[in-house]
Amino acid sequence: MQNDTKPKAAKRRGRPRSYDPEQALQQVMDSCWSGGYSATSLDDLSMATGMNRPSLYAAFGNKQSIYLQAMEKFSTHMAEQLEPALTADQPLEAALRAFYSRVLNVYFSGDDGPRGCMVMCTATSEAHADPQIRQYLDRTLQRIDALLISRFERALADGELPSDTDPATLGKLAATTMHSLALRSRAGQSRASLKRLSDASARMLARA
Amino acid sequence: MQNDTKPKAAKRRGRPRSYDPEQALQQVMDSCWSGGYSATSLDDLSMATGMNRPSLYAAFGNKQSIYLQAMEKFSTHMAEQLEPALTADQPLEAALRAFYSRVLNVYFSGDDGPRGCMVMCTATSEAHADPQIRQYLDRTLQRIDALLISRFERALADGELPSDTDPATLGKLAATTMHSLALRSRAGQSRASLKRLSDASARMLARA
DNA sequence: GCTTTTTTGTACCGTATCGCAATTTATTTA
DNA sequence: TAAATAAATTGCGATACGGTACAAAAAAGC
Repeated sequence: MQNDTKPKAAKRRGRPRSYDPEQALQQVMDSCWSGGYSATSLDDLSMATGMNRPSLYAAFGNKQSIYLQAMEKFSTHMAEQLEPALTADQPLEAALRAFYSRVLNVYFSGDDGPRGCMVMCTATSEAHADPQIRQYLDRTLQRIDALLISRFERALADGELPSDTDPATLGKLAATTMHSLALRSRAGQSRASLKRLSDASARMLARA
Repeated sequence: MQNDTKPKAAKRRGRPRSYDPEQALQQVMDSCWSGGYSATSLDDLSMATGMNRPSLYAAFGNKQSIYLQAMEKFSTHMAEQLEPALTADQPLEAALRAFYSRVLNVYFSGDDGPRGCMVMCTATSEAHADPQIRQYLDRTLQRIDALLISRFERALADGELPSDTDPATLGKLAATTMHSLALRSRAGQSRASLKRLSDASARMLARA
């Protein structure tokens, strides 16, 4: 196998970059997560990353492409945070509680006020007019569904649920609570109230 | 009591309006519902209403004020559509199914593709940076909670639910499904799949 | 040292943005 | 008919927008 794709110090030919693409994308993500797509200008992103606009363009493409990549980074981060709660060896209700707890950790992670889910809270606005953003939103929602459905399938296989329950439906209902947490946290509702809500949801879903 | 506030033909003093404020606000609502706040310009609104910008400004104030009034119109319309389902004389589960059915009627009402909830799908994007929009979003979510909670309180009083259930929690969980319908419809998910989801939610909540 | 390659920095293009001042038009009252 | 009132229209001002052309700068290859 060939190397030099990842081992970054591969002596590139021209002038070296003065920024770290990963870190820059992180800052782009942060800006768009706070302000949304339309309200965040390329100048804002230029400020946030320290890159000038031509460099931004060269690195990530046009504004829509930048935004889509930022959402992908968010999704990856999100998946890394959430998956352990569902794969861990614990009962269904505990797993759901842990899952929602981690969800809230992300939604409340901002420096100046909770921001909810970047995808659900900012892509929705553009989703009607922009097919690509709409598609990304849909696929994200489906990814979350699948994540939760698989946990309910496991619960069913483990005898944690009556054999006539439908894991696909329960998984989507569990996602439903996550969607609400996204909106409610961005609306400014208290973390304590959202913890109570998600606990109640976990309890109800685990005893379906 | 004095008249001439509503009986619109009250011979106003100067040049008569060439537009109907109610109808104009309706068209503003429609534009913002589709495009969101930041991506909808005053020129777009001017086009949609047929009013020129100064008239828009005189009638509804600045852009934020226009948007807030459009959301209020949406909320009023929404409440009119949804309340009958909850006040009608029918069992809890049927009431919830009727409620979600009416929700979907609104979310799928657009001429070019479903748009979900105007507040949940467009205000969220601005909510982090704009305190007034955030507050409007929060109050909207709370209004929906209250609407549903009152139905669960009635169900409890009518003996439709075990006496140890908490109507406040159930109401919020019911709202949770509505939030999800808002996002999912705007993401392009099929109405049939959302009907299945909301039916499942109604069944589960009515047997809590 | 000279060329090649890649990124940076500056400056700019054409257009769109929100908001408003000034003027014109249409209607009621005196 | 003349004054008063209110809305429509025009047009502008300042700036912000996404996107790019172009030259200077910094590294590697020869």
